[in-house]
Amino acid sequence: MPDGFLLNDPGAVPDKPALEGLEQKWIARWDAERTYRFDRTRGRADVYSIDTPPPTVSGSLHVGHVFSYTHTDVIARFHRMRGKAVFYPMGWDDNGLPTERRVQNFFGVRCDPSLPYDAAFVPPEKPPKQAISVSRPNFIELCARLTAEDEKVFEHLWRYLGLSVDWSMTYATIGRRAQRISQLSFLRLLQRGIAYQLEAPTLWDVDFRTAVAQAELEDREQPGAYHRIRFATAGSPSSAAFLEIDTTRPELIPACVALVAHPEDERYKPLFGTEVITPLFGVRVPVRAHPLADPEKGTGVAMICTFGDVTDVVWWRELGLPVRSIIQPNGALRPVTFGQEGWDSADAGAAQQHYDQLAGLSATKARVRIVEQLQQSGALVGEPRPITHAVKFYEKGDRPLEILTSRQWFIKTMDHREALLARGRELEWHPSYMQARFENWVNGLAGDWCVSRQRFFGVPFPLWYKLRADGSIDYDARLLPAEDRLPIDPSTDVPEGYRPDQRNQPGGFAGDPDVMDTWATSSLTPQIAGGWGDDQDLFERVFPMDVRPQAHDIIRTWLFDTVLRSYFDFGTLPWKNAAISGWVLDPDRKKMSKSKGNVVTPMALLEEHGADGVRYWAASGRSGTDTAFDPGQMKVGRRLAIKLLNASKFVLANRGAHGAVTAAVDRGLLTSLASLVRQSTADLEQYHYTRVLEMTESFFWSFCDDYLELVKGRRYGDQGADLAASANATLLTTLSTLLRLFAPFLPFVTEEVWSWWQEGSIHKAAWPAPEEVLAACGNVDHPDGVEALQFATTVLGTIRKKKSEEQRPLKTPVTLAVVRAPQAQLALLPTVEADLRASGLIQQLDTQELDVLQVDVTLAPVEGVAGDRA
RNA sequence: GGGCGGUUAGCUCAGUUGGUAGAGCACCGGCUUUACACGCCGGCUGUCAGGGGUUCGAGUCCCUUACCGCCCACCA
Repeated sequence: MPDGFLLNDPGAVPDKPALEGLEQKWIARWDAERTYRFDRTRGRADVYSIDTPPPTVSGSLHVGHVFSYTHTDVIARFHRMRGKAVFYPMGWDDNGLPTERRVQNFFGVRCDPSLPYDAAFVPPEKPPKQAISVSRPNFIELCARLTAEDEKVFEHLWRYLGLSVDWSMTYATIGRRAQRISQLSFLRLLQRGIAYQLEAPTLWDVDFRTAVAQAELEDREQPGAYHRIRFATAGSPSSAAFLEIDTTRPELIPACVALVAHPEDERYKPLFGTEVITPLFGVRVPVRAHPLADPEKGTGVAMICTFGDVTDVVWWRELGLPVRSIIQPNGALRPVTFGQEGWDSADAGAAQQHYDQLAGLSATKARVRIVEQLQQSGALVGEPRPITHAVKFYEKGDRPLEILTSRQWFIKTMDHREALLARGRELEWHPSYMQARFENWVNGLAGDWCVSRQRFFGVPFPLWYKLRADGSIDYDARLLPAEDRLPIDPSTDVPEGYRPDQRNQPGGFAGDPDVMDTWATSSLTPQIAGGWGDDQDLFERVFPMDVRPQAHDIIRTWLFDTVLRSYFDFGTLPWKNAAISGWVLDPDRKKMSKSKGNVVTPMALLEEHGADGVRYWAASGRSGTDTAFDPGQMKVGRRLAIKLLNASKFVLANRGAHGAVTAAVDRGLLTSLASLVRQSTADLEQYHYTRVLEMTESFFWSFCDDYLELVKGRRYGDQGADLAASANATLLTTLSTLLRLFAPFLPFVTEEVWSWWQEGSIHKAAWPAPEEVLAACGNVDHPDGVEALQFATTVLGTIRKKKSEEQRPLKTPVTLAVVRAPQAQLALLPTVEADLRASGLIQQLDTQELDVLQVDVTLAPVEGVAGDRA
């Protein structure tokens, strides 16, 4: 075995080591030497594969990204050193609304899917006031162009942070492979009946003009008002017969299809089956019973509209009510003609007059207008009572969601609830309690997953429909492409057996106009990164993956959807582990976010504190735990890195020969070190990286302050060559081991020091093993050595304390030290006495037996003129 | 309303199966000690959120209350 401790070049240890410039130096070297390149000759058992979260490139990276990606990198580096081929790709999430919106503003364009592709299109220098309409392929080209620039910036930051990603393996969620896999998976789900199309009430964002999914909802507290509205009882000539309801959405009265009360509500029991007449519009609607109606709420009677909220949908479906919809996709009330089928009115003229004042208005404006009308007609009882209530929004939207009936694609989830819960239990969650989030979500699923979006920048649904002779679309006559044609864009590609000129012609075909929800693609990241279908060899080496790292807020979306898709595509979990990271909180304990203006640029942080310093802070945040943004910790990390440089320099420069480890304190140090290695390895395997950093740091600090001070003299030969060699061997073994334990956390400084005396990258060096640490002291633990080291440290500490209390320099000689201790400890004294005398500058050392350790220290008298000191 | 976390020194947080409360930062005092003043030595700091229980013994286990955060549900 070659001597692993020899300096390659004795001049390689710098006189004044510094952190400055280490990032640039090692980024370039790692890139040139392909240090993190995935070795695809290795089989699945030798691979550690990571389903990296693709960051949204149209946003900007913030300190939260730096935080969680560091966690993943620590784990990746650990497994690489353990000998695994680490599959660590990087994806870019450039699919979806954020990118689409940014491209529209940046280039001043708007997507019109009906336009043909224009290969010669060049966007103007400056975005024009009037947006230019472009085809979907042109629009997607612009998206790709803009995101390519963003991706460069992101990659630069990631490299600077030291992520050990294989940069030859990147993917984009709008990339060709992602499109192909999304479409392929969809077509197979379609064939199995798991994907289906349905015309149904759907959550709808009126600004984006698209359907959205349950998983993308969020509640926001909004001001609103209860309006008490009077409905006349139909068929009762008595003008006293009224029914009153409370509503926050009076503008939906024209969309009212029934009133509802609880079946056991005695007040309304007699009215079930009767009819009432809507105010202003004179439409007869039934009074029905349903258990979801809450007698405690409002008057106990609710107005059912198509559709005011999700409860309306339930009532509408379960009571078999008609549709009377008034909200258009853009959120404005559509024109309606009263007196026609479905809009019968007791007084069509008056109804029309009222409604015409509402048509074309947004829901908010219509509400103001109809309240005036209701007041004038006397149907409004009292004044509106202002309240604050939670309203559902699309998480990226600005106006409350509406519910519109539309044709959408769905993926079945409800039928598979039990299987999905079982998958969630198979997955190893870090921390384990995060599994509850998954269970909660699956148990709370209210409907199948709506995956179609009426947007442009996304993966198109890969199919067409036949047109009937009258030009209408026959949705049941689907034209599916062959799998080997994928990806396709049905807005420009033509189905087999058709000519381009048959598009949108009677008897011809029409492309499906929708794109997939961004999660419908993101949920396939293991397949996309692994090359499912077009690099099957790679896929089989990496799938199912080892870990999915991600934040807890997207368990219901990304994690759940990925589990779902993998279950459908392969009948297996997509990964063994889910490592859930927390958020970065600002000092006010709020989640850091752009809108709050408290985001610090990651690049500025990296430049100020160094990548290792920032990583040190990040690595101090446990899995799943939100962590305070704390530049102080970054400073501590930076100091640790500097200390590593200096301590390493001391150990490596001017050292003598090394040999067998014979001294008790040396054996004690190595014994503790071996124990540290055992514990660290076990912890990292369980994703407990935080504790490893803490323990290693604590060991290192005491190594520097106690052990190093204790053996300095011996190491220089005070006690002869053999004991110097023992010290040197211990120092080198410890340094080598500590550097490797630190390497996943502080990749730059450890690599720098490693390069002073070792071949190759530390990041490909073997993770330390206890046997290796103990090799120079007989391959066994030395508990007596541990005690000797602790004993010596305590004695030395007492001497330091005395000097500190006396405000004397540490180099003050101790004229007499009396060590009182139990016999067992005193027996250790001879093994440490020489080190103690040298490090404590002890001139005379006496002992005395006592049941507890106690040291009396007498310092040399103060030199200089007597009386100078009080 | 349901679920999941949390509450330990001024701040940020550790605290493995119950066994004398810890670290770092901050603060105070001291020290040029030829690896490091980007350093070193030392000091100060606590009703472990409140209450109850189990136990010889509880920061740790059980019950309960309060507060903070997050997830989900409700939304007439």
